[in-house]
Amino acid sequence: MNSPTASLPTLTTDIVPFAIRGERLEVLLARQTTGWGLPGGPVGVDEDLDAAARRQLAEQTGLSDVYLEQLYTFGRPDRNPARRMVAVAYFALIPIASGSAGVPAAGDAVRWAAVNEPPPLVLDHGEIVAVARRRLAAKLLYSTIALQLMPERFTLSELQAVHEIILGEPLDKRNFRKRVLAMDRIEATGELARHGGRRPARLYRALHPGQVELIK
Amino acid sequence: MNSPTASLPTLTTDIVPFAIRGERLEVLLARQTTGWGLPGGPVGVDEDLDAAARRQLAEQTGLSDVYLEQLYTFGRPDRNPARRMVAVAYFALIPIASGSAGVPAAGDAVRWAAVNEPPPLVLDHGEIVAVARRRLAAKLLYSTIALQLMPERFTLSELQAVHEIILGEPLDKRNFRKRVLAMDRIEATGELARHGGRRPARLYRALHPGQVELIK
DNA sequence: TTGTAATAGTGTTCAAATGACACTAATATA
DNA sequence: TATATTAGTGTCATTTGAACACTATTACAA
Repeated sequence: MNSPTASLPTLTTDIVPFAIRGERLEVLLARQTTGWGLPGGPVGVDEDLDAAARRQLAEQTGLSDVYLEQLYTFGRPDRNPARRMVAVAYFALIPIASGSAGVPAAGDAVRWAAVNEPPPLVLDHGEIVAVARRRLAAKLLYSTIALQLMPERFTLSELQAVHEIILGEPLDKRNFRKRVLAMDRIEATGELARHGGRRPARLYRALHPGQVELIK
Repeated sequence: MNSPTASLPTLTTDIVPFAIRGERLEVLLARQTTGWGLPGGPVGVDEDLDAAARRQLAEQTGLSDVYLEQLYTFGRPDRNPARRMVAVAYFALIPIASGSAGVPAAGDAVRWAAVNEPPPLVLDHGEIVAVARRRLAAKLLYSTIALQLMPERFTLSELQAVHEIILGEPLDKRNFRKRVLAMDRIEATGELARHGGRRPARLYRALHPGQVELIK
């Protein structure tokens, strides 16, 4: 085994914070000296990677207690021309209208951007967002990950809309309902959602809120 | 964004080199000062991560030109009590009886170990092997990754045995053949394998040897 | 009060994919 | 020439997935 080299790459985390806003999948960006990019930054010498991602997301966006999953580690030497940086990328899922604001009032240090028409991002952050988006879409098909984007109580129509937005295609209402109910991972609360619409919809909640489970 | 801290974690790669040997899935281990562990070591300051993994695998085991895939990045601060190390883990797939030896004659610096009855490994390398094994088994079901473990020409019975060993369960011969042929990723060469057995088997080869393709 | 607009909710039918299952073929060796 | 061993093949039943249209409940407007 080699002995460690004297000089080391800088290790960072970058977080792709996803949320459904309006009818779109959006990412929360953080202002950086050279433009807009993903929240993130250097990992402390004795800091756990997951903890570093959580800390940076909280510090830079105010978001905490969200679902976080390691995505991939990006380490091309030329990904940052200024200095060698290796980034352990994560994605975060933020529930719709989570808690009070859903979006922290971090002034003009952060902004949301649609994933479909992304602004130019610093370094390779555009690529990281693209990889995260593919992973999210793939996991929709065989896990309960979409529930991490939902509020505590939600209707089946809302859940279907989330799937449709991420997959980018319409889904059949009856087949969708059959499928998610057969999973047996959500239950009706008995309450009805009477938002301005017409017929009120039943509200559901996740049976195992924190967990993402694989299906079948 | 934070400014980089003065002190940095050491960044390494660890590689899980898988091969089918005999009737078992095995891992190639490298001798280290404190015991047996995975091949790997520090990433050079300007070295690409994939390149570092390839280099270390070659240096420590003699293996080159193998399939390599990034697995996960392990960064718990206590994973190495001696010093903070973050490891970008990869797994490698080594074809059965590849080229001349299949196993490099790196003296007693390396050894094979069965994945099912693994010896104690240094640090968290046992956990890394377990994660790699799960990923490999999962990918068998929806990709052509098993072909990376096969020699250039192989019989369908051999390919089926590889699947059975990794999945740990017997497969139906007719259904298996139907499935892999329907994938349309291998072709019969027209040759026959007449190894000591009885009836000779047709030899197949991969249509796109280097590539791992997702199925369906 | 009645009508209308809007979203919620519900089953069946057909096609495709999957999974179970048993015998014949070709060779080496005794 | 008989036997042992592995290679190779097809069908049927079940399950799964995809297509498809109408009724129910409410808010609001006429």
